[in-house]
Amino acid sequence: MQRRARADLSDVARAAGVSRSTASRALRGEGRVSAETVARVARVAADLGYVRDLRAAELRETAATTLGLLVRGAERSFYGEVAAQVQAAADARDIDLLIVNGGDDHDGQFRAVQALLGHRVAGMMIASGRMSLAAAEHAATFVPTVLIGMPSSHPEIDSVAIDPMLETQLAASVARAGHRRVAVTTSDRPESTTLHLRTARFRDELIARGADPVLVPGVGEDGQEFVTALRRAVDGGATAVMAGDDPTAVQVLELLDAWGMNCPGQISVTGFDGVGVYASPLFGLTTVRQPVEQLAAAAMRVMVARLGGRVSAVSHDVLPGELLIGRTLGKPAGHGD
Amino acid sequence: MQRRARADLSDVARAAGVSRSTASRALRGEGRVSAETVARVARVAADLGYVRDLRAAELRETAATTLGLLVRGAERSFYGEVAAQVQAAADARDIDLLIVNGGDDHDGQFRAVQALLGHRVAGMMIASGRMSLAAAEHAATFVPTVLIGMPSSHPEIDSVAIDPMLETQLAASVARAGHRRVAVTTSDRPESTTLHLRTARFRDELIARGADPVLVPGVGEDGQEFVTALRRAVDGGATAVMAGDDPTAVQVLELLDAWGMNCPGQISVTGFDGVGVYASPLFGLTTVRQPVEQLAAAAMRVMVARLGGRVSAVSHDVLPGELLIGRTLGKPAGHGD
DNA sequence: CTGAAAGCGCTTACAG
DNA sequence: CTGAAAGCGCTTACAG
Repeated sequence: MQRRARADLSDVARAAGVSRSTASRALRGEGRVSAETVARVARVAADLGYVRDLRAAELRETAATTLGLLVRGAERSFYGEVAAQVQAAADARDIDLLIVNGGDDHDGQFRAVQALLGHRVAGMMIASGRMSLAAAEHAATFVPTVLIGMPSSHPEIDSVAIDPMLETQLAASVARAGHRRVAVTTSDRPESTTLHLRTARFRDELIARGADPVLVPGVGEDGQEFVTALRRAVDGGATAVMAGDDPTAVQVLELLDAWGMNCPGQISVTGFDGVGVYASPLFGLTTVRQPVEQLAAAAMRVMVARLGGRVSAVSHDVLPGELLIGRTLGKPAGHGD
Repeated sequence: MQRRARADLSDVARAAGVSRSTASRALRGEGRVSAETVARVARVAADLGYVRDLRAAELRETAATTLGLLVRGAERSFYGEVAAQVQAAADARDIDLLIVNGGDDHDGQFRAVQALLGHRVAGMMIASGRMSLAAAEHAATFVPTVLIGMPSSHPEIDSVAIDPMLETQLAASVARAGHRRVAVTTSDRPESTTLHLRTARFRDELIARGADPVLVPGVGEDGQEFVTALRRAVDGGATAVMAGDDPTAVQVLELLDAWGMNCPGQISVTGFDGVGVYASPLFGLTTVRQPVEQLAAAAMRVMVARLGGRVSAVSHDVLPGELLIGRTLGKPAGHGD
């Protein structure tokens, strides 16, 4: 394809018959430039297909203006939705946003953080249930950082997440349905912060209500560990499975199906996130709907305030979510109505 | 939070007792620098928490090295998966990738393209079924551009997409099941290129097999048009609905459910994409699985070759997909076995 | 209202 | 193997 010769500011200035300083100011509507000059420069720039070099501009500007978003895995609908909503929030404020899809392991996340830092983003938003705290802290060492969707009480890093009461309420619903032995999915990976906190919340509430949680490890790994552990829990009498997120819940439903077990007839299943198709009545999944749009907007608000220097105390925003009781939660088999 | 004073190359050079030129070369393993110097500079850089300013580096370098990816909407699982896979392909080659989530309308897409151009990406990959051709051509005017997942025969822009034969085969399966009156979803938006081509493929094959396609417009819009049009098609005797993608297929399934119609008992439904949960046996959706990982890898291959100047002819890669026949496709009601 | 000069943080010939 | 200087494309005091 015939590529266009790239016009730079000097080309524009020359064609408009002004200095580079004036062209720069005219293009940005900065300083006092005559309306006539502004119009002429703008026209010439458009004619030449001039695209401002953001790298050079930000390099020279005092304050960086681009924001970075690190998402754990856009292929998971929750994170994909977060990416879309954060972008929408940025667009609404006319803020330049760069997204990087982070790796699963510590190294991958570190690389992603470094990449964003390398582009000198003014601030970083991180959405990953599996963020190694070290990587997040590394980011925060350099620029304002806000964690999205990851419950945190970090003394120095802002966060925006769903109210953990929703986790408690979901567990309470399971217990109230009469389930006593409840499988709860978990991970052996220390960096699965969100999942660990969620699992702990589920357990605490189940125990508080006299139920007996059984941990099912290995979730999210490729191996057979999870399948084996789930099977053992089910054979051991679990009548409900609380998954840490919707994709896992679906995986559980598939396994139960393969094992010829009926949900919720024999076993109940719950998820978490309630984003996109997972909230469809076709699934009838019992889950919690995360307020992704609000999370994104709040994160952007916190970031902008932080960059503006208008806040000092670390903020941990907590937003309401919605409990979705679907068909996959029933009473345990043999439980009298 | 206590932010770290940002160290630049001069700081590193000073601390290591060498010139900036040497520090730069040592850090990049470029030119001949003594092993001892390399080690010392590397250690000092790590101690200082030095992060190379990619903006400045690329500004000076002859060839840009960052690639850009524009996805239409990461909240849709197909595009989220594309983002994740392209990132994986970039990581594997140690290429810096910047992702922007594009808007739905022409202006939004144009802005997204401009943002990426502003960051002076060396090349741009675009994954959007709703890309306005003008925006893609604008990108291609400046940098090598490759379209992902969007069938194209553009004379000047590279593309990588699934073999359109899969669309034909899917329509053939519907016709072979005995359906004569078949609803096919469509859009009024001229920029929905992928959908329009797909719809046309479906129609052509249905007609070739003696069936009677009925267009159902308004898909993807917020209004009631789609719902009304679908209802009319169903009342008009359609015994199958071919949706342009899986999310639409699920929407159709939900509507049929709400109308008390059984699938596939009364009406069959097909989708397209087969990514993530949509391919789950729980849905049993009849669809086509797009080879997203291969699409991403192929796109990266084309881009790298193009940037290396090793290709001249425009390439339109076509990759095989997989037909997934699920429960949602059955014979029309009253059709004798 | 406009322009000449300096400088953001790097890399790259050019000398040595 | 190493360093001094120029320059990538911008913006920003500083003068006028």
